[in-house]
Amino acid sequence: MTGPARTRIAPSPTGDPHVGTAYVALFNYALARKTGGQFILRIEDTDRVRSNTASERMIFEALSWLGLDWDEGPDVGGPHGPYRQSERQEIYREHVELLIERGAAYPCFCTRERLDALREEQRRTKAAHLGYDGHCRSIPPEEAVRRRAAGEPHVIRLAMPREGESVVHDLLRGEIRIANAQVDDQVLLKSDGHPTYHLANVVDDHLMGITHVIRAEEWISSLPKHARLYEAFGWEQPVFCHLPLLRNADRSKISKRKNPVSLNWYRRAGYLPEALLNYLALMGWAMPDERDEFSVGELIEVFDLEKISLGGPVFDLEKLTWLNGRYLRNLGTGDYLSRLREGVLSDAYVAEVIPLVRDRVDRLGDFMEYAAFFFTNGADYDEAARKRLVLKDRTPPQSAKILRKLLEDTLDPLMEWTAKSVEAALRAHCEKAGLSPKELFMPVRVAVTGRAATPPLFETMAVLGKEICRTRLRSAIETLRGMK
RNA sequence: GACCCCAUCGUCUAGCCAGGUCCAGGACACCGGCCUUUCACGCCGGCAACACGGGUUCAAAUCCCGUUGGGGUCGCCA
Repeated sequence: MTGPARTRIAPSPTGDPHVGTAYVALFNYALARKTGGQFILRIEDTDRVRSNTASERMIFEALSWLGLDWDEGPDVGGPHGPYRQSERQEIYREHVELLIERGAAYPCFCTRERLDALREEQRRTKAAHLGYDGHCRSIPPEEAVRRRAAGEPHVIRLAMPREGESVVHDLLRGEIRIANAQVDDQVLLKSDGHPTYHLANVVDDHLMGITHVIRAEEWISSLPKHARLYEAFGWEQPVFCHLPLLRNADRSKISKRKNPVSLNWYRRAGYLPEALLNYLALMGWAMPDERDEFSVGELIEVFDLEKISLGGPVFDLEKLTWLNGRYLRNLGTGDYLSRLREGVLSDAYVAEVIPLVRDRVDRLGDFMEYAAFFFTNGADYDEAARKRLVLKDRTPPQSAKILRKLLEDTLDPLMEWTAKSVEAALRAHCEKAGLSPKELFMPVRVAVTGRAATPPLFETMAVLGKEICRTRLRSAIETLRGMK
């Protein structure tokens, strides 16, 4: 019934490629393929301090690994480029001026201090709705022009109507009505000249001819802002479709504290891309014949966006693992071998392990035994290892806390994962946390390998990779918590 | 707190839009059995849900309202 749909996945390259990105990408991909349209990859790197190219590269790799190939994107180009928002600054600037002319946006000169104080005050007095108070909206236009010309730092805000309500339509939920008074004057253009999501997303979706905006549920509350922008520009709205959020077992939105969320981890741990995709599709989609196992191709054949269910699905690693096992068992020995050799048993990987192991092993037959922890997913800690997980003069809970800080403050944000960068990060962390390398490094070694005698720590961590290190650190932390 | 979204087995879901065929079907997990030198796979069987209260109707898991519960948003992050 629908014509060719142009859909997009628009990830922000600010961290490890996320399983939620794959989930949303899958349904965007399915609709585009089902309707004979296009699926576009757009990089939303307008947060200049957090965006990084390592993260962008990992997004490309992860989506390619999954086989969600895009028709237009930063790497392959296309008729509506550039597909990297940081390269579209001029476009946003022009559009924002248009909005100012039309009275739909205005410059705001409020300082961060004033904004912080305002927020603080609103929180303290438990104001009914939080948000910008419209202070700069009353500045006379001539004065605003003069101050901008004088180079006074400012942002551009959306002039949201204060009365009435916005009625927006969601494909799955129908009409959504939100009082305009609930919506504050969002920043559209930051003081560094880069747009925020709200502006960039509306402008790009329009310019790129996106027909269906399929994204996560967390965007529903900013729908009025987006609707207002389409209206102010005089553009027709795309179809909006908000997918439910993937959840942790406790039903909160999926997070790395409670679930593996990096696509790199699934790849490294030996999940097959077709199994992951199949499982992700099960989160909201059911085949007409209710079968659990199907390919993306089979999904596309019968796909219907409107049949997605809305309850926030709990991501169940156990069921994914079962599904993955089914896929694995269906592989012939030859295919199985190639999968192994694309992954943990690739020549490249084994070649990285050899230099770390060769001095420590005298017979090839002893290689696997010594190097076993390079080839397994988890780590288990025997009695001796458990003891060495504890830092000198600390209790197990204290040690758990220290390792957790290391993981969350230092290792998680580390995008470049090499022996050098890991060493630098670890040493810097010691400095910051007031710990000596000597007291911290042994527990870390045991946490990531399960053993006290290993090749040099940084090289070992580099070869193991971030994903394995982080999951083992997490299980070490859990182990320590259980020791009390 | 305000606003918005959601609500079928512990979990993923079918059924709901077009009310009766649903004392609710499938899958994961769990339990039992079969197969088997072991384990696993596989097969068979079992346990287990329409959140609650009103209303509409001859009839409600399905429609309406309320309550409760869960989630999201309230950033010069996306």
